[in-house]
Amino acid sequence: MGRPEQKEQTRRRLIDAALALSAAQGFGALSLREIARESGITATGFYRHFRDLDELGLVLVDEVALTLRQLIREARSRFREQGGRTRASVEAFMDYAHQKPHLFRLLLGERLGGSTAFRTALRKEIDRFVAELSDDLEAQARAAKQPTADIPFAAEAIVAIVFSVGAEVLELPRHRHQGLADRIIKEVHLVLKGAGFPLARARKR
Amino acid sequence: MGRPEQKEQTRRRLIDAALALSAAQGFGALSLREIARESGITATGFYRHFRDLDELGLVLVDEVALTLRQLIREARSRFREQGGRTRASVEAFMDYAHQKPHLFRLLLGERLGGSTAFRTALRKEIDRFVAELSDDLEAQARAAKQPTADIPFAAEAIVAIVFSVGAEVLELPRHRHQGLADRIIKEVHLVLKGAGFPLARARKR
DNA sequence: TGTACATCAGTGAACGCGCGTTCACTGATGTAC
DNA sequence: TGTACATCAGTGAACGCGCGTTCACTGATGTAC
Repeated sequence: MGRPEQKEQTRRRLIDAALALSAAQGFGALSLREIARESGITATGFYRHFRDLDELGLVLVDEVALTLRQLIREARSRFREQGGRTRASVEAFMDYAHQKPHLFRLLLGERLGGSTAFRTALRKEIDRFVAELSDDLEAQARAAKQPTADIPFAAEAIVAIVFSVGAEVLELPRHRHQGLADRIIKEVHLVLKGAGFPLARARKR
Repeated sequence: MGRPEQKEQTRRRLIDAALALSAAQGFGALSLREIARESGITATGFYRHFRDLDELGLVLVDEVALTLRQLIREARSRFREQGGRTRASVEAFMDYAHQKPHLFRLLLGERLGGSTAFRTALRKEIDRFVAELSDDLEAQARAAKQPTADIPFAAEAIVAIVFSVGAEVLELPRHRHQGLADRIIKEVHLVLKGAGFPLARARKR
């Protein structure tokens, strides 16, 4: 293995260690030394890869948001009509939050803490979620000849609901996840209805 | 001034210092020594008032949430019909967030970080907002003989929207606050409409 | 293919710093008589 | 009201610790010829 590959591998280990450690304590509580230790290199070696902890943090945000967006996009694409799409998206979201609570925490939990660069990056990622959902809903509305004026607002509201209420999954035992998902879906449907989407028969929980 | 009063005064100074310092850096970044220093006592004196930083943190959450709830309740009570109430609540909320960004940050920003006790306390406060709004909307719906089944969901969704989207006020210059408020109001109206509330003519921004 | 030199990922010692916590203390306030 | 003792809010020295960062270094990988 050549030098570039070796270096890349160490970099990966640093990133993965940072992700794993965020699990237990949240990114804000991490130290450079701790991450280096977990990665099996000395603290000084860290500087060969990142200028400081914040720079690593930005990489993490990027990776986490990308993964989550892909998961949800994929879940949505499995459905054509609205009813199933909401459920599929919400469930993909909650699965992710439940299986990688540390990463999800990173994406949400530091929204108000951390450095300015960090907050800006997080805001941008949230905006991407909103934009993607907005485009998606608009295409649907157009196809069905519904009005589209409210859609950007609806998209923002929905992302707020899913992320805020969805964050509860972190505190809940597994057997209550289904109830939480139903609640979120119900709330998203209220928004969609308010924005003029004729919903398929509401599903009972 | 007697000893109890003296002690209470120092306690107050600790709390106020902690609130003020959260402004610049967020509660998570505070140290016991820093707070003591800012309060004009030695670090060891801190222990006469709180077992540790977390215990102080819980007091802060309590105070902040109480103040915000009172402000919003008061704003709402100045209106009887729905249109003005949403606007009044949202504006009270944003005023508070804008004038006391540090306290607002505390209420939101640490929702996923911090100790378990901290998170539990924050969740309880959010639930109080939801319960209060829910009761309020239900009373209105009953008076107007509207259905009430969706109301708890609508209340949870609205609180999520106001807190999530409202958090942006912290990053925005003053002249864009009005636009943000309008957006939030619009989104809240989508939910209310979805839940069966006949809205007064929608206000233009 | 072999040699001589350059690169640079990772090392390990050392630094100064602020942290939380302990401890024995001081001296003003409070209480009992 | 005056005296003798108890309380306890706040002090200040001391501790050990993990932190981020610097520095000169080592030795394996890469490159030029």
